[in-house]
Amino acid sequence: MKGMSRTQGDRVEARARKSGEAAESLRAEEELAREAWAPLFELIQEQMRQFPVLAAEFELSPVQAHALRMLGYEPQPMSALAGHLSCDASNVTGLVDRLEGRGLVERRNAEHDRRVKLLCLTEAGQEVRRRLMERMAEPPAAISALSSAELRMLRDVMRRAVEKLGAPGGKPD
Amino acid sequence: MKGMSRTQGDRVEARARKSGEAAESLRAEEELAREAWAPLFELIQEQMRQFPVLAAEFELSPVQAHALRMLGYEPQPMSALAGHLSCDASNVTGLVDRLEGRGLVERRNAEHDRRVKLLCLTEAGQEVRRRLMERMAEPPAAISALSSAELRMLRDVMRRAVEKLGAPGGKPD
DNA sequence: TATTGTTATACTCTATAACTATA
DNA sequence: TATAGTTATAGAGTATAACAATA
Repeated sequence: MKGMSRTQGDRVEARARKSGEAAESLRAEEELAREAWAPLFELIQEQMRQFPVLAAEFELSPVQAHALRMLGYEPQPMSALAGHLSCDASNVTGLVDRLEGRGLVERRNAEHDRRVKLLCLTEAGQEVRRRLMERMAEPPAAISALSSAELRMLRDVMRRAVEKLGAPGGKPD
Repeated sequence: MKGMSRTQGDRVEARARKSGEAAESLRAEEELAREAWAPLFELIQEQMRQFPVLAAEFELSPVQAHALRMLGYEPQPMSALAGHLSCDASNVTGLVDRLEGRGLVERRNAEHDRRVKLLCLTEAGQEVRRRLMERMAEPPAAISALSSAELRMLRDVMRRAVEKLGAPGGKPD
């Protein structure tokens, strides 16, 4: 079912360009994107599986780890954190309660709007976050086993990819 | 507390004694791997954030989607699914209860060991899984916006990377 | 005795809806 | 009236421990 070698896709594309068949070339490129995405997705699935374990190294749930990561910049309202986590604002109350209970986060009143509470990391929170980020920056074995040339290509291509990711809907807040 | 990074230091030092250039080259390659990993990790975080939305398109929780994906091959015991999901076996009972309640999965008794229950997808389950897998195969905008040359490089490098991922601890079951 | 799956319990994450205090 | 955050409630995911049936 899937044994077809796809290096021949290159030839198809070249032929399509020459004969001006844009539609065929487009399909070939879509197929190419799928082929590139497939192994990437496998790695992502593996990382999704491992992330709870990584967070647990710091006695954090996956969501707590994600939240800590997002709170590393300037103080932000609860609602902003809810946006980052793609969850309802009501959940952030309990989440922040627990982080605050552990002394990692503080609620501060915003002076421009007394409804708003700004979330800041405590010193302890900053320290945990620093170690967490350092740990997350460690590449998995699958990546670090690549050659220097492969790593350079991967880095350059992925940097271009995530540039495009930041562009369309992305307000960094 | 004082001997914390001793083993690592010893390795670096030993290499440095052999050849200072080799140690420096090693650090450079580690740094390169980190640089390649960083944008990859950003994409992974974004996909982790989006996965619940994708699963919800099929009225599945993230874990249910993951389980359905894992049950696409031959019938397997509950314990195997627990392994795939990296969770305790006790959780699989409720998870399978819900999937079975929706008619997507069946429990079957294994004849070789009457303690074991084998999980199989129903026809409805196979259909949902097929559509789910098709949806997951769609590359995100950040990837499909890359050029053909970039896609080819990405595909080839990532294929080599996940080959190495399958090798070390990987029993596919 | 050891293992497979279940049940009981507790905690976290998540959504919806109703509420408060501001604006 | 609308918005930011809270509370109440319900369902799902997760771990631990105790248990039944089977090996």
